[in-house]
Amino acid sequence: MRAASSESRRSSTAAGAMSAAEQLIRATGARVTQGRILVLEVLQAAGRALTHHEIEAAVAGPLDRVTVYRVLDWLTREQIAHKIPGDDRVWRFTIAGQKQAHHHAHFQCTDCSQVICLDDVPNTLRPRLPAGYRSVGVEVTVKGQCKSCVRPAPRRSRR
Amino acid sequence: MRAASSESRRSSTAAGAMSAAEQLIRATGARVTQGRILVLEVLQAAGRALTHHEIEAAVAGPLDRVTVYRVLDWLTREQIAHKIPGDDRVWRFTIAGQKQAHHHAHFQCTDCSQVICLDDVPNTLRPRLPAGYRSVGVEVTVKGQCKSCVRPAPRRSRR
DNA sequence: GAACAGACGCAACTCGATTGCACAAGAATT
DNA sequence: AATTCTTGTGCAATCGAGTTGCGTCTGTTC
Repeated sequence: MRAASSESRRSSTAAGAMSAAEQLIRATGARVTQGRILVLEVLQAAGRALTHHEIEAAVAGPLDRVTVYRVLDWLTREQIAHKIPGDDRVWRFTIAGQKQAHHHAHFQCTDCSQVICLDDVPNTLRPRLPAGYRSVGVEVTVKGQCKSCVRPAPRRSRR
Repeated sequence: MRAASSESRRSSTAAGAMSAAEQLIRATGARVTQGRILVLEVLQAAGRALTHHEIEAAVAGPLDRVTVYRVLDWLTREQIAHKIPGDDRVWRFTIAGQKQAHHHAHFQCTDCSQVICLDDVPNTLRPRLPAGYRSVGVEVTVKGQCKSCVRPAPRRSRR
C-alpha cells in the first residue's frame, strides 16, 4: 500500500503529529489535499450536521465553492462523512462515526432546520414491506424544536 | 360558517353526489376551486407519493405549474396532504390519511427515488433528546429497492 | 526532478421551487 | 342577476442549491 511510505515520510516533518483528519484521509489511499483536510477538520470540530454553506464559511477563503461540494461528495463516497436530506432541500453533512455505522437517528429542528445526531437510539424497527421490496436500512428522524428555538422567538430558515 | 349554505346549494345540482375531494376541500371553509379538486383527486387516486411533476402531468393541461405548487402548499397547510423530502431534493406529496395522522413510515427506493407509505408500522420509538429539546414527532424512512428496481436493471433518477 | 493522474478554480449551467403583479373566478350581499 | 369583496390563478422573472466542462495546478510515484 502506497500510503505507508508517504505517511512515514510525512510524519518525520517538523510539524510532528498528523491530525486525525489527515490520518483518516491518508488511510483511504487517495490524495491528501488541503481541501480534504480542512473540510474534514471542520466536520470533526462541529458537534452537529453542517450545510455546505456553513462548511464553506468555516474553511473561510482558500477553498472554492465547487471544491467544497466535491470534497463532501468524496467524503460521502468514502463513508467518512454522512449526507442527510433536510426539510429545507439542503444537504447536511456529519462525520460518520464507526459505531453508528448505518443505524442511528437524527433530530431536525422544525424552526431553524438544524440537524444533530442522536447516537443512543436502538432503532430495532423492522417495518414490513410490500412483497418484492427490499430494505437496506431504516432512517429515523425526530422532528421538533432545538434548544435555541424552544424558548425564545423561533429563528426561521437558518442555513 | 359559510361552508354550510354553499354546500347545500351545491349538492342540489344536477351533478348529484360531490366527489370525496370536493367534500374535503369544502369542509375547510376555503374556496372550492377547479385546481384544488383536480390536484386532490390525483393524490387520492395515486397509491403512492407523487412529485410536483407527476401531479402536473396528471392534471394535464388546465393548471399552471405555479398553481399546482400553491395548491400543494395549501393542501399541506390544511393537513390534507403530506409533504415528504426525498434524497433527490424533490418534494413528494400524499394524502394524509386520518389514521396515520402523525406517526407512519415511508419507503424510499434508492434507485428510482419513488416513495410509498407504510401504514402498519408501530413506531413506538421514543428517542431521548438532549436537555432543552422538544420532540413533536418521529419520521421513519426505510431505504431500499422497490419492486420495479429490485430485479431488473435499476432505473435511475425517475422523477 | 520529471511525468502522470487526480484535484482545483472559474464560469456557465440545470432545475425545482418561489415571488410579484395584473387579472379572473368563487362566494356573500343586495 | 348584478355587485362587490376576497382569494386564487397565470405569466414572467427570479432564486439558490447543486452540477458540469475545461484548462491549470499539485500531490505522488518513479
